[in-house]
Amino acid sequence: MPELAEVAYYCSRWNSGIGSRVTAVETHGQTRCFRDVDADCVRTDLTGKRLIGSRTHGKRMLFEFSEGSWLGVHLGMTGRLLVREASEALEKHDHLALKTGVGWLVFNDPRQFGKIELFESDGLPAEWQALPTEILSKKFDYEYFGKILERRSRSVLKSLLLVQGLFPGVGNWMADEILWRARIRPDRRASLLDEKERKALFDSLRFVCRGAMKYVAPDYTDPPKTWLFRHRWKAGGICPKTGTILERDEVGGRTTCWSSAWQR
DNA sequence: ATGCATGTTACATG
DNA sequence: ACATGTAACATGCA
Repeated sequence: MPELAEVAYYCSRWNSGIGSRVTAVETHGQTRCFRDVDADCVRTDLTGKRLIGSRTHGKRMLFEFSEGSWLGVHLGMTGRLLVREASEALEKHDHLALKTGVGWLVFNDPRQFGKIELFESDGLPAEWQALPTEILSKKFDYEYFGKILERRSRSVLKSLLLVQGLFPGVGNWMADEILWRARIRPDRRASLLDEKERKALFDSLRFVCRGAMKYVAPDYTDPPKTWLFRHRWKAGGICPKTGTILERDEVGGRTTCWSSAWQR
């Protein structure tokens, strides 16, 4: 599930806990989600701290606590954040739960590809100061985008869009959506785009990121039927532009959906 | 039962 | 340094 806007949505699920003190921490410490940090450290460190705020960057989330503690969360493939009533029992895949005045702030992840991190730092942790330029930031302009295409000219576009160090937050459905809107086939190489196509891809990239944030981030509303999103999930879907059956195949190792009459 | 999944990383190979 | 392919991770769903 979680790409750029879904991550922003899940991050906001814990907003009600901002300002609250963590009175207890429960962990399933033996799970893979704690591969980079000891669960006991997380429990010890966060107990008694106050949640101050949160932010996202691409697919990452960061929660700031009092006294210089920062909790990093990556949702992997099936992770989510939610709040449970204080009286509610925790469930099987609730790997981390922070007890606060508004209930349990829960990180749940059946497949455990997600990850918990802990930083102790006076200001923003160093790891978070070194993250790539965000797509919707002012710095991510057409010139910056062009340099990426030049540097990675031999890349297949679908794969390139999934590189988090270049396009933070873009995941499988967004990459398909971006290429579809730009009318470019997913298996094309960056170097073979003409000027018009490069511009179309840049515009589409920003449009899809903005649209995702507009529709999905506030309350998980699906994008409109005019988007590929609503048609791409299983075989037999219809292209909203052409009315013909969408193609589905593997490109760069990921399931990819495109419209052969629409994209060139 | 079989195949597939909105993610990332390590490793081998070119 | 880049690119590609594969396996691995662990579980639920159709």
